[in-house]
Amino acid sequence: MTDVARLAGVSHQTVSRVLNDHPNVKEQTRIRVRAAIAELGYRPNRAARALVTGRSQLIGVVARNSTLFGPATMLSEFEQAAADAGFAVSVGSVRELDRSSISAVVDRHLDQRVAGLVVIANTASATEALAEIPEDLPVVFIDGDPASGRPLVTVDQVAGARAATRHLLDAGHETVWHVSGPTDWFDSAGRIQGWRQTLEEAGAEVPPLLSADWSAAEGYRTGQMLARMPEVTAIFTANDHLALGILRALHERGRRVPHDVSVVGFDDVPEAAYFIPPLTTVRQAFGDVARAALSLLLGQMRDDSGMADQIVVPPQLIVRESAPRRI
Amino acid sequence: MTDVARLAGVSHQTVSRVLNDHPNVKEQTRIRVRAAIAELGYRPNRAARALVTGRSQLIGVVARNSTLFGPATMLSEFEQAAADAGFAVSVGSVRELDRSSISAVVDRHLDQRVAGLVVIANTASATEALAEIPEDLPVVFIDGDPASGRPLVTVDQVAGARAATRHLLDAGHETVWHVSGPTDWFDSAGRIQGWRQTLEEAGAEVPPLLSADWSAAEGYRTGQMLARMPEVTAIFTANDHLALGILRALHERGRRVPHDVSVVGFDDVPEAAYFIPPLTTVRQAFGDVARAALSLLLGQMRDDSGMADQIVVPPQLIVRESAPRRI
DNA sequence: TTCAGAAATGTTATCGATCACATCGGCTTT
DNA sequence: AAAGCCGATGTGATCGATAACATTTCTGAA
Repeated sequence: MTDVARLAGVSHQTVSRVLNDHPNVKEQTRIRVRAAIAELGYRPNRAARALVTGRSQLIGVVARNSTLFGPATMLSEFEQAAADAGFAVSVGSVRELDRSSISAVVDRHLDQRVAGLVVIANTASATEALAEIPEDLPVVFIDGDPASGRPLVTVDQVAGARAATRHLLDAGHETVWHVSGPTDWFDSAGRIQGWRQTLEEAGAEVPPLLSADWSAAEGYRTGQMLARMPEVTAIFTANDHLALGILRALHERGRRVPHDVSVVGFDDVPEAAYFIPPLTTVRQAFGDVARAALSLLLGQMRDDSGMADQIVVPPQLIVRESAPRRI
Repeated sequence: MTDVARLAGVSHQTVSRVLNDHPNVKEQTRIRVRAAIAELGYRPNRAARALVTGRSQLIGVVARNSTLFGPATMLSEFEQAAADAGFAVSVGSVRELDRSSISAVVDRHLDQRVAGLVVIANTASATEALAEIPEDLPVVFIDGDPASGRPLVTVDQVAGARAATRHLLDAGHETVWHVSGPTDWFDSAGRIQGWRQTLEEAGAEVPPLLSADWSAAEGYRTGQMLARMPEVTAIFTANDHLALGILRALHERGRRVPHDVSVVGFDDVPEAAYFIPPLTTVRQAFGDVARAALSLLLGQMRDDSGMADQIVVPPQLIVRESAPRRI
């Protein structure tokens, strides 16, 4: 930095001002400094900046160690958005979203003096751990508890589930069975709620809730049971992998999709269009969620208090053969 | 830190020594300092340390922005391994692995003064960009060019492809068709090589190579073509998603799997066991790769020159119904 | 013309750690 | 008993940026 200052014939402070886009720098000086920076290939030392400002150009993400489509996509999209805004992203995965693991990861991030934190908090246990986070650190939750009052971005799970259930009822089914994800996930809870509400509003009978983890394996096991029940003609599953397992179970038992049973998934993984048959599902705009989360975070950093602090992204029903409009 | 020093009745330097496990500290002093640290809840400022040492406790990862199963899993596993070793991981995704994008990401990481770099370099274009990386920065490639001479960890793609092809030949097929991934990927190249070698060694005819991207969509398109060719009885695809698309195309054309056509995939995604029919595939131990990469990196940081610098992880054939041992 | 006030720039202190070197006992060696 | 050395600890400089304040230069109104 001193070298740059010398070459441009100014003080190091002026260089710092140019770097930080301070208003009070003459245009001509600014240009001279920029030229010197370019000529010397100078790049500011972020550690030094972090030391004095107490804040780095780093955003910490707390996420469950997971290769599930949703969380993985979210992370990737967020990283991209952050990079475009000039921030690096430090990932801290935890095996479980319990309080002590989260606390450990948050501590690691605080050590790094992250400028903000994004918590992908798909279960209630994650919300409890927010006590660990200092008040003055910008935080955004993705997928957390809307009731927490903290800044939060989610996909509207209830609306997605309603659209899926509605679609099946409209197609002529008397009722719709639901295979949910783990019940401690907010996503699952929202989807269950949307499903139940829609059935109740339509005056349809609400079948018993079947819950599973998110895997194709459990979808298959649940599917084996459902396949033996002739009264089951419409199934809404909480994600596409569950649907895959169910499709296979139905296939093995000779129940044709969609002729005998219609199936709707959730997520729209890239492969969903190539399931047998192609899967009707609910697409979540993870990219939009990631960008919204980033903008909330940047808003907090700027202390932009007029900003909305909860953003809900609408999902979209994608109709394919596994559940056509009319049976 | 000054507070800790005062409370423990020593100088700040001694506190620093305790923190860094210097040998020349009396046991008794060490205990006193540790107690003071615990009492005050003191945590060292990493930015300050990074400033003076010129190196942070941060490992940079350069990866293509991707939700492909392989890269996503690799990233997640690596993050976990690094966290266990006390390192944070900063992810830098690029949309394309071309030289200028990589260079930009590497620059961002250098700004952060990362202690080491992991490049998930699945295409040749990534290897070219290594010129951007300073000589003295520890670097490990995952999936790069084995001929580069740089420290590198890969799954043995050739062996995996050989096992898959061999399996199909042993089951009685005259030859095996291959749908590869993009040919500029090292993974693809290795799989093609293993496939071709095995056929040649067995004296089998080598059918024309079909190449695709990694998606189920292209698998489907390729599958529609293959399904019309009665001489095709065995297909080895470069990943499981391609296989999924092919399974669907075969299904639509009424060609039964494995009765008419056997299919083998690659990756063993968690859903592979629930495809229709369950997919025979080659499992890659991503966790092992990630841990190996980390240990190579830590070795370089310690300047442990006696260390092996290329590690090849063997894959494993998982036999399921889509390609049983005997047809 | 003068002078207040703003704009542009410079000077020095500071963040919190490590590094290099200085100091001080105690122990071995002759 | 003196010299020499080593282990334990302390002192002050340093990394590279920004913050706070000081100073100079410019602008426009009285």
